[in-house]
Amino acid sequence: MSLNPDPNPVDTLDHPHIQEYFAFGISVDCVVFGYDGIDVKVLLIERGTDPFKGYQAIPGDLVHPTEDAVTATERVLKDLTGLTNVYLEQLQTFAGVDRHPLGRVATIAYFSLLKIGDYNPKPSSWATDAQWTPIQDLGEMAFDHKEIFDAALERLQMRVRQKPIGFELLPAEFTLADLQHLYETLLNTQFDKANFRKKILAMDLLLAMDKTQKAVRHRPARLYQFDAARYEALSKRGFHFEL
Amino acid sequence: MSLNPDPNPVDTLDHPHIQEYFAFGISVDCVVFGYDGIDVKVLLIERGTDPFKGYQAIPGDLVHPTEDAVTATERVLKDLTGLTNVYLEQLQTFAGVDRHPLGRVATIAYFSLLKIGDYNPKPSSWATDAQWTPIQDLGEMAFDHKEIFDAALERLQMRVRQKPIGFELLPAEFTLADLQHLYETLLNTQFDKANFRKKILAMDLLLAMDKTQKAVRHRPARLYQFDAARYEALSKRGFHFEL
DNA sequence: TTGATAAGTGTACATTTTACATTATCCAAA
DNA sequence: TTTGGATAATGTAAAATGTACACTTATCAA
Repeated sequence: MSLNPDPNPVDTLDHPHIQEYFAFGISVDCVVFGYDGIDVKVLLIERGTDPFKGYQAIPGDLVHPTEDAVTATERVLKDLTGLTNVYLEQLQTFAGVDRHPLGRVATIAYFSLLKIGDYNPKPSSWATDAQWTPIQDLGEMAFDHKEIFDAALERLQMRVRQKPIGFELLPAEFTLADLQHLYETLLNTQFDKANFRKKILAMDLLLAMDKTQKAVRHRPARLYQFDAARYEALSKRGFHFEL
Repeated sequence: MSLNPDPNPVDTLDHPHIQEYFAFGISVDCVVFGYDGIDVKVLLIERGTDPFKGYQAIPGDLVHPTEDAVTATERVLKDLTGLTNVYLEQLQTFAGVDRHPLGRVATIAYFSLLKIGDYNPKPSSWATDAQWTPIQDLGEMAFDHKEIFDAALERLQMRVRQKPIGFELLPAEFTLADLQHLYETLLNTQFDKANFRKKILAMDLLLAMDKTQKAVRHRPARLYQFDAARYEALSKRGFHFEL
């Protein structure tokens, strides 16, 4: 026995109890990743009210009636960090019946990468509670947010191998050692220095600066920038980044 | 000026106009792929009513208040094909403000792979209109369904290289030439027969049957089965399928 | 018996990956 | 000015993998 005697309610919206089908809230949640040169971190809110008071939560909000999901996520990010042009990718939608104790809310999860130095908490909003948390030591998380986080991390680890998005987490100028350490931390592996460097440079995606590190007590490393325009051009010719 | 004076409506649901935030419908749409030995096909509905009467549409339905998204999708698939255990993967959620002319409906898109021989249209439902359509010659599609289809095909092409899900589209027993032709069709490429066969067999994912093709006018090829249990075991040891 | 057809195998060559050794450059301290 | 510590940066040989293509095998049908 189906709850749905109408053969095709989504098309015509003329089901006798159609209003019951339009009682959903839709939220967006955004897992924001950063990297400080040592750890991969995630930006989390400590909840100040029930339900889940004191638990860590992924920043998010209900989608407004007049905005689409990406717009809502960008709004959340702007309110949270002051930033507008950050890497954003839709992750997965979580629509379990009981995932929110106070109503039927489906959440469209995103993840975002930003340069941790650009982070600029907005003191006038709930973002004051936002904390960069190393991904190894998360506390208990509200709702199904642990599940969302796990999915985001897994997706990030996968994506970072096949698209040159690691650079979104680094300062504009970085050394090859910085880049290698980021990948090693993110993917929980070790790379041979010589081979890593050959592989990356062979892709021809980096712009060598005429600068080096300062204030190090050893031979200073050359600084590089990611050449986004070059990546665009190569992509059109069938190039695809790997590892 | 924000529509949202409450700092955190999704958490507490105590916004003064909260009911406006709970006026969404959520649907699921499922792009169903099949393969008949020649073409990759997709199962589409021809719409009998406005809006978009006469256009092709991806099968879907509104999510009921008491079911989650996967359950809704499995229900749609069951109604459509009679099948219950098919490969199903969440694709992406489309939540544009104006994507549905009759109301604010966000759709969670899935894609599904099934053995075309198992397809068994249910004559008592709207599935009677369902048609296997070769993916090269789609007609005009309703709503934003073309966009959804394109995303599904792209995802399928990507996924089929890194997970052994091509077998979901083949009969339980198949020849290596069948498998090669499937991949060539799906990915729009050509493989060297000898190398393809070496690569696949080296993965040790196929069970060689003591059977061969019948009724062919040349040397009959050996039949194989996909060994799902073996794949499980290998996966746990870090193996990962590629191409 | 033979030819057509596709199944299935072998191999040499090119390319990429891997492991590890070596050289280069800067700073700081002697 | 020299030397040692540290990491940057490069070189190379062996191993592994990918590629191209020729060759052999099995079945059917004429």
